[in-house]
Amino acid sequence: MISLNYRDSRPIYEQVKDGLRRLIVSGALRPDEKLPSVRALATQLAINPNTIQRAYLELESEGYIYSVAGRGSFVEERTAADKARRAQLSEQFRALAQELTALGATRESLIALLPPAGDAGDDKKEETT
Amino acid sequence: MISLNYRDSRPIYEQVKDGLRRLIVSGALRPDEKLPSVRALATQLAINPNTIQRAYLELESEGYIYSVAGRGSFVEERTAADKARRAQLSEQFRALAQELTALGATRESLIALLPPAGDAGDDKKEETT
DNA sequence: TTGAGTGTACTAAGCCAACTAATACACTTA
DNA sequence: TAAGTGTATTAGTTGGCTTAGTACACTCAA
Repeated sequence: MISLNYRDSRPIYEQVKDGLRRLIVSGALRPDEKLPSVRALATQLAINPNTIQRAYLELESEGYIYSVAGRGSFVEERTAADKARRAQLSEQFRALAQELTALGATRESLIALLPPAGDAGDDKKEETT
Repeated sequence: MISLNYRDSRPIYEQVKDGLRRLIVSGALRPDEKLPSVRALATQLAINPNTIQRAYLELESEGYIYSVAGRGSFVEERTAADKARRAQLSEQFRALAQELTALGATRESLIALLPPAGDAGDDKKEETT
């Protein structure tokens, strides 16, 4: 389900977060689907349950999952998380574009770096940020 | 010349780096202009010379300044540094655009986030990355 | 030539935040 | 009730940052 890379300098809980987020965004994990329990995933990855808990906590605060004490953790409906993350990434995107422009990059050269038009994510209808 | 913010969680050497880089990119420091010596700047900011040295070392490795033993450190011609940084930022830009697209952002919505066309940086003729 | 000022290199130590671990508690459900 | 779950608290470890001290080689003006 998720693989850890101990050579990676990034903390384990972030690798877990990214792995789960990827599975969620890609649709491999469906909304309301049950995630592995904190202890189960910890055992599988041979790390401490608290590390998993931290990943789950942050994913919850970012709107990707929701947790119920005694029951488990589940995938959140995507709309909320997507909107929040898109807003965050859009701001980064804007700042990056501004700096590149200040460094002399042309508008056309930036547009050339954008992904081709045809291949949107999966489903969902488009909305402008 | 540079101000430190101890509330900022970023390390001091990075604040020094960013401050100098800003002065260089903005043109406040001209190419071949002499930077304050490691010891002088350390005294002025009331920090250890090694911290300044680290900032200078990294700025040099990134192409913003060059140092000559016995003489001092000087502002590098901008072209080299700009190209290196543009390459680095362009990759970030590309990855960011890709993730935003996966989240459902349209190509048009990303283009709308780019700075308006008219106002390039300062001088220098345009080159495509 | 000499001395002051410069960059550079190295080692050691302290500090602190981030990370991980261990344990205990509270909740849900069969 | 018992097993499985999320949650909270505390403690230990680690690595990055910073400082300190020392030393060396170079440049340049007096």
